[in-house]
Amino acid sequence: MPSPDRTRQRREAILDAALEVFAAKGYHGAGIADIAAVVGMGHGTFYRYFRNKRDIFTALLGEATQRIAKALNGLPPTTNSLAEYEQQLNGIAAGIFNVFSADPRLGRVVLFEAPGVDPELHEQFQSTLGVVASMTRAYLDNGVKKGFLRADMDTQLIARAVNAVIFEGMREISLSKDPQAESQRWIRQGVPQMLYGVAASR
Amino acid sequence: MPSPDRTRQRREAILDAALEVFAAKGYHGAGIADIAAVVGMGHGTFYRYFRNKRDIFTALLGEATQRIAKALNGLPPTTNSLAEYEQQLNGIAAGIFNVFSADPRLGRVVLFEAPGVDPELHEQFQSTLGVVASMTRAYLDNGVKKGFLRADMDTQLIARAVNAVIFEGMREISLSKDPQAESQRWIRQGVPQMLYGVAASR
DNA sequence: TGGCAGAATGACACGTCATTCAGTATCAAG
DNA sequence: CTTGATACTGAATGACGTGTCATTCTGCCA
Repeated sequence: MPSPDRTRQRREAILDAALEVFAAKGYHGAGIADIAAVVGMGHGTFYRYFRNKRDIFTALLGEATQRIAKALNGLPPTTNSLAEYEQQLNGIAAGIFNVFSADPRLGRVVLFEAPGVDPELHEQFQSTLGVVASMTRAYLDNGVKKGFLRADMDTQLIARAVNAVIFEGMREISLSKDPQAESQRWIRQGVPQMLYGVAASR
Repeated sequence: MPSPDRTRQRREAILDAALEVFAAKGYHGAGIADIAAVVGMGHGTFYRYFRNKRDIFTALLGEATQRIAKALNGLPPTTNSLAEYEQQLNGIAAGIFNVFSADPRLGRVVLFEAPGVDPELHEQFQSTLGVVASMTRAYLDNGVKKGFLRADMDTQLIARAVNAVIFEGMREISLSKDPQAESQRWIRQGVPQMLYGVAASR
C-alpha cells in the first residue's frame, strides 16, 4: 500500500522546498541535494517523486499557472462600459496579484528564473505570454467595438503593454517587503494609468 | 609589441562571438569552448582576454548600458508642456529602441539572461532598474509640478509602469523578425498609451 | 639567420552536480 | 516472527565545463 495521499503530501513538501531553494539560489545555483536537505531526506529519494530537476521546475510553473487561472475564474467575459471595464481590470489585477502576494517566492521563481533556465523553456514561456496577450487583446477589441476604448490603437501591441504593466506589478509585489500593501498600490495606481495615462487632460 | 589595437579587435571579436552564443544557448547553456569555437581559436586563448565567463558577460552588459547612455545623451533635461514631454518620450524611446533594433541579440542576452545568471547579478540588475526608474520619476514629477501631468499619481510606481512598457518594447523588438518596424510601432503606439491610456474619453 | 617575446593552443586537472543503484530500514500482512 | 514489498539512503558514477599550464607557433629585431 503506497498510502493514498502520503505520496501527495511528500510531493508537496518537496515542491515547497524547491520553491524555497530556487527562490533563494536561482534555478542553476540550486542543487537537488539542497532541496532534499530542506525536506530532510536523502537526495536519492527526490527521484521517487520527480523525474529530474527540470521536471520539478515545470511542476512549479504549472502550479503558478493553475493558481492564476483559478483566481481569474468566474470573471465576466465581456464588459459594456468603461466603468465595467475598470471593474474588470481591477478584478483581474486583484486575482493575479493575490497569487503573488500570498507567496512571493512564486514570483521570484516564475518571473525571474523561468526565462533563463534553457532555450526550450524560454520559448514556452514566451508562447504563454502570447496566449495571455491575445486574451487581453480580446478585451480591448471588445471595448473598441463597444466604443468606450480608443479606436486608434493597435490592440495587439497595447495588449502587450498592458500585460507588461501587470507583470511589473507581479515582480514588484514578489520583491516587496509588504506584498499585500504593494498589491493594493498597483491596483489603485496601475489600472487608472492604463485607462487614462499620465496626462492631466487630453 | 602586442600591437596597439590588435588586442582590442580580438577582444571585440570575442565579445561578438559571446553575444552570438549567449543569445542562442543562454548564459548557462553556453560554454567558453563554444565562444572560442565561433571566434575560431583555442579556448585557452579566451582567458588571455577575459578573466572568466562572468567577466565577459558583465562586459556585454556594460556595453549595452553604454550604448543606451550614449543614445540618450543630449536630450533636454526638463520639459514645459505635454507636447514637449511627448517629444521627449519619443526621443527616449527612439534612442533606446534603436540600440536594440540595431542588434537584437543584445536584447535577448541583456533582458532575458541577465536576471538569471546568479543572485548577485540579479541584485545588480534590479538596482540598475531602480536608478532608471528614479530618472523616469523625475520627469514625471516635473510634469506634475508644471501641471501638464496628473497630480493624483504615485510617480514612483507610475515610473516603474512606464519603464515596464519601454522594457516590453525592447523585448519585443529583440525577438522580432523586423526590429526596425517593430521599433516604430512601439514608439507610435506605446507613447500615446502611456500618456493618454486606452479610454476613449475621460 | 638566430634568438626572443608574446600569442595561441589544447590536454588535462579539478570540481561540481544530476542521476543511478545496491543495500538498508520500515511496516503490513500472514 | 517471517516475509515480501515499498520507501529511503547516500556512496558511487559519469558527464561536463572551467580554468591552468607546459608547449608550440609566429613575427620581429639584431
